[in-house]
Amino acid sequence: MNLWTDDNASMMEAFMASTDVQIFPWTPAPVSETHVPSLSAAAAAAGQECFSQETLQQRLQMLIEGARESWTYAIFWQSSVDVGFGASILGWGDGYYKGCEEDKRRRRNDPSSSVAEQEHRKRVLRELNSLISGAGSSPDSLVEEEVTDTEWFFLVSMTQSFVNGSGLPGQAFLTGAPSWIAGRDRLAMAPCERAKQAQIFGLQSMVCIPVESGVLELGSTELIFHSAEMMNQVKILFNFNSLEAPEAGSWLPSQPVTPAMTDQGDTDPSAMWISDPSFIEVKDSACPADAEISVSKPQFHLDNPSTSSLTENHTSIPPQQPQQNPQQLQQPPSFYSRELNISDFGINSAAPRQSFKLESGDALNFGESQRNSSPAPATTGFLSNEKKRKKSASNEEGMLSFVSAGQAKPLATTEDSDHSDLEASIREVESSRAVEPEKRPKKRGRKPANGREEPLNHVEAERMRREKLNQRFYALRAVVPNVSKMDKASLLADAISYIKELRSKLQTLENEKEGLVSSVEELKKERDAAPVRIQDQELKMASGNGRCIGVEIEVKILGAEAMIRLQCNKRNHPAARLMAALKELDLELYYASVSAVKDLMIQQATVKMSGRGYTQDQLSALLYSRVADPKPSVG
Amino acid sequence: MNLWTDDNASMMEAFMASTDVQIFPWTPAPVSETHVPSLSAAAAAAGQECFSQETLQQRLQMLIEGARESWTYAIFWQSSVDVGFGASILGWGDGYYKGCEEDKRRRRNDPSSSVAEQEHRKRVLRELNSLISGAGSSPDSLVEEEVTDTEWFFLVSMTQSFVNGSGLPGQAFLTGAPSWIAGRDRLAMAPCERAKQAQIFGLQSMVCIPVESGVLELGSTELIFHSAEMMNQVKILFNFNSLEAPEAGSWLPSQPVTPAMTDQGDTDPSAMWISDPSFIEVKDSACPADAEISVSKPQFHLDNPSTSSLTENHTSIPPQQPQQNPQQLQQPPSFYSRELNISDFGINSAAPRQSFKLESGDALNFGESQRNSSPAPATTGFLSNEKKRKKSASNEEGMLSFVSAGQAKPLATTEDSDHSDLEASIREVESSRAVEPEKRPKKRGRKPANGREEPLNHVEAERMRREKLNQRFYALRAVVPNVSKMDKASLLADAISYIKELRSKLQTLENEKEGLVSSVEELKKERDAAPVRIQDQELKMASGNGRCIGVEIEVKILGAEAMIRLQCNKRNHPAARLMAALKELDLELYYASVSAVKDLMIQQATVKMSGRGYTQDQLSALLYSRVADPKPSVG
DNA sequence: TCTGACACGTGAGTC
DNA sequence: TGACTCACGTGTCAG
Repeated sequence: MNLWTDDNASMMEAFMASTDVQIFPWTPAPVSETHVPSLSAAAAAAGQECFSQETLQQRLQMLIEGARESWTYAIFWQSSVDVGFGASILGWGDGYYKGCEEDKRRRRNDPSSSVAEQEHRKRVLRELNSLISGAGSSPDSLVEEEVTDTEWFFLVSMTQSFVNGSGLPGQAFLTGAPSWIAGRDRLAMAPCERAKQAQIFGLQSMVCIPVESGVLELGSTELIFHSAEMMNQVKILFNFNSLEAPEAGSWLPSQPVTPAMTDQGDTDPSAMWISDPSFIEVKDSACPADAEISVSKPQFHLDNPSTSSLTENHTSIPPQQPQQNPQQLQQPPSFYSRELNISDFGINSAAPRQSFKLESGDALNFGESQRNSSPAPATTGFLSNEKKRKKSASNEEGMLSFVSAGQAKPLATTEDSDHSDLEASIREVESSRAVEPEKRPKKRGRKPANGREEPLNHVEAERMRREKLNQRFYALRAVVPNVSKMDKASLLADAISYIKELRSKLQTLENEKEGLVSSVEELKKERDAAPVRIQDQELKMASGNGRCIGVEIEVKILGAEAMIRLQCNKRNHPAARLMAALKELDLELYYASVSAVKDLMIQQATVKMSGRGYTQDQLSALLYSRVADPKPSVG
Repeated sequence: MNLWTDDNASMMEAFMASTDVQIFPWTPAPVSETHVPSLSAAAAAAGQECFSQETLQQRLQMLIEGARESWTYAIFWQSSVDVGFGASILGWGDGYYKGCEEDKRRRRNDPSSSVAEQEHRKRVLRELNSLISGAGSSPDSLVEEEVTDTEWFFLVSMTQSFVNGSGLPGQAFLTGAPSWIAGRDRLAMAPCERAKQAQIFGLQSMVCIPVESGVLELGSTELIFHSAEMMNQVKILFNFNSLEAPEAGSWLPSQPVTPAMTDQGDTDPSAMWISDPSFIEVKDSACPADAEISVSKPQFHLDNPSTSSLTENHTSIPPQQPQQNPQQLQQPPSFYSRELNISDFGINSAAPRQSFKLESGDALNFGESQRNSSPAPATTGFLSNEKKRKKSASNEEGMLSFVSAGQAKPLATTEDSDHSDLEASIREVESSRAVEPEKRPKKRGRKPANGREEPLNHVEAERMRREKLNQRFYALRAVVPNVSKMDKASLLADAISYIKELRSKLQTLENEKEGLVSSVEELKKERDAAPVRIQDQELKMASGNGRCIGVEIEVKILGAEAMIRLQCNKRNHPAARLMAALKELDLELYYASVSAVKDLMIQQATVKMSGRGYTQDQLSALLYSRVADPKPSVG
């Protein structure tokens, strides 16, 4: 896995080389002896900087607005806990949103979220903050101390995703190969839980593009095929030195270990995702049946043992047997307390290892305070928590979940022991093909105390359906501004009124546009053959005006006829103006003569007032206002 | 209730006077001995015509589009089964839509919708058709024979609403007083089930305006206060003779019995709804507790005894005790087979009664064929059908329901007998205050075989919530075009993409508008100081053109100077055109003379080509294209 | 204590 | 047949 030999990859290298860094799965109760990986510290030590929140937001905005395609969300996975998000966030924004709400509700009266636990969290978050903001915690640090479970999960799972390579973003980061998956089927087939989830929740396209400072993930509910233009855009926007020195070719590690991956980002989208062989190997060995199951029963994915394998495989694999990972699920204590040593990643690295210390001084420890405060061991929180099972599972995947995250509710419910059995049977089913043969006498686990066994799938499917629907709700919530209440019905109502508002705005704009177009056309016509009407109020207006220097008008009216003499500078075609004025005033021309001598022009005309009669002053004023040079020569 | 003394009301009078007309509640299985009221027949006999479907649609469109306010739906309750609907329908359109879908589903494999029943329906509908289209059924009649349950319900409940005065539309029709209810609380407090439902389903405003030919009902999710302008608009748009003879004052019955109502349509919106005292009396006597309950427990409304009272009260009340109407709920057979005699309405009428015969010859009978074909009596279809209870109830109200209509599914499920008990207990609870003392030994009915009794209300409330949510879904479906699939998730997805589409369109339009605005400004500037460029292609274009009769141009070029002679008709100020052309072509004028003799005008000019040089032909062509009369005098 | 909101499991219907 | 949608009753949580 020697992928990071050039400078661009040194940050990750450094990170992987740091033995301080350990992986920890997301669990309701923090586990012991796990450390927050100090990516930004590593990055800083390697001479890299991270994008600031604003920079990220700005660039994501630029990217999405500039894209011809319509992306549903954009996330930049930066190699720190600093996370930016773009203009239109669906996946994360909603899960985040929803999760936060759920967190708030839960934490308000969940006895298990004890004071000690919260204290512990605060401490960890302070550390995170100090990591994010460099040395020492700045007052305006990104991560609030009163962080919700969702944020907590997010902070943790993010870094995890990079480290263990689960999900496309992490894998893209590890391999340096961009992946572009277009089409629901492809998403479903992708060897990536995240992609499968994306498919389940209605996305059709998912893209992960590694750049030097992180991974850009784009998702869309529409079918968007590979676009070199977009890749280029990303390349330009998400390199640090791109604005200073927009170096075209430096955005991918120059010598990836697996050459097959190097150009796949620019080839056929169908072949876009090719996993690192070694990675796949580990994955497959962990759960060889995964792929088949996932095709026939996609709803199993969320609970799939492969999930757990993702958190474990890349760590101290040699001393354990990777093939028996699912067994680990049956032995939660060891699973959760395992320390996952990232340094194994760097084994094949040709780059020199570097080790880092956290700026805050010491590694972050979960658990010491937690062990005391938590009413039950973390393991119980996992397997006995039937109702939140799926969501916990998705969290365990160690990646940013499409479903609402942060469903912690750790150890509250120990009732419904029969349901626990049910639960166990489900797990049995899921892991039956890989291991645990002694617990599989029946074909599909025992019945749910009711009757037949088919409701098992039914329940699962229904869960999925609900989740999907909720996801859509969150998506809707994301696109509708000013959602007054959290309530679904109100959301719908707001969406409806928003649509109506948009439509009426559109209508208004269209009308305006129409008016403008017609006025433009009129103006153009007018410009071609400038006919202007005479307004009566102009009469009064014009008669009050003072005279310009250099323009002399003399009008003599004799009955219905008038003699006009005009003397002015010959610039700007005063003859045309006089004639236009005569036309405008509907004065029929009998005779006219124009003579230019040097700069002076003298015009003389005899006209008949066929329409209406003017007084001499009126006619003079009207002519003056029309003839007077709009840009007087002297002033 | 003598409200209909003038010609405008004669139609209703006639209808009410017709003893043939009977009220029938909407039930899953058609009931016996009920007749379809022939409103259009009565109207035709009284010399009135009904709006045609297209007319209605067109006028509703005009009304809604012309309104400054944003109405969520518009329904015109016409005094026939002919129904029009407007631009933006929420309440009915969706219920209709949904109902049709449900109907289709149900009828496809519901054994209870037997062939005989369908045959019977077809017969009834043929009769309806013949009533609608006057005498004899026209081939393009409005009501399809393959009518769905929803349409069926609609046809029936509509007329019913007018007759029994339930709901604002019917009451408005009966009393002739418009009602304008703005505000959720007011809707909830209104003595009208329909308004309450409207409130529950998120509407904030509801308006019923009687006009001579029916009642216009408007509803909005927004808060819209009384607008005299709108009332006027309705007044103008929905009178038959309004287009021929827009008589301002003739749209309301001239002598309503209760003078208090006459002007309430134009006064304070808060006092807009004042019921006919006699009507209220009947209502109150039927369910005196209704109002109180409705405030504290709005979810009771749907099952409320008042519901049934609405279908019954105005009929042959004297022989029965109105106060015991809820008992009727316990005696469904009598409830359903009761014949409600509309003629009682006309008792106090000062106008001469008229009686009509249906053009189709005989009254429409429900039930004869039905009794045989239906596997169970109609009464069973009501009380034993627990699951659809609420919807049936809302249908019983005899008004256009806000909830999805047409939930027929008559007698299919007789399982879940314990649930029937539960159901009965619910009914007990609901009617406990009024009657049925022998069935009330316990405080709140017996437990639902589970444990406590509180889930009773809970169930009800949950039902309401679901219904509300669904209503929003339907509303959303109504505003989102091209909803691909019926499925909720897809609907949400479509809505989301629609919103995005709208937004992008808006953005595009805004950009375009901006561009147009700037171009307009530029053009205006250009017009003011008209420096026009000469287009090269115009040169070629113009040089190839033929000459108009009556225009002669002679150009002689001598070095940088040119002599121009132009001879043409003097109409339309050719001098102005020539001078403008000289200006446009940037030819500096040395000398010019214009002389008009009779219709001919001769112009002579000497110019200097300061900018660029033209050949004689070129200059001639350019001048010609500019000078030639846009409307040539001869041709 | 009671009242909305939500998710869940479940039965049932549809394609 | 199975995949999928839906509505319902219920438990639970928040205010």
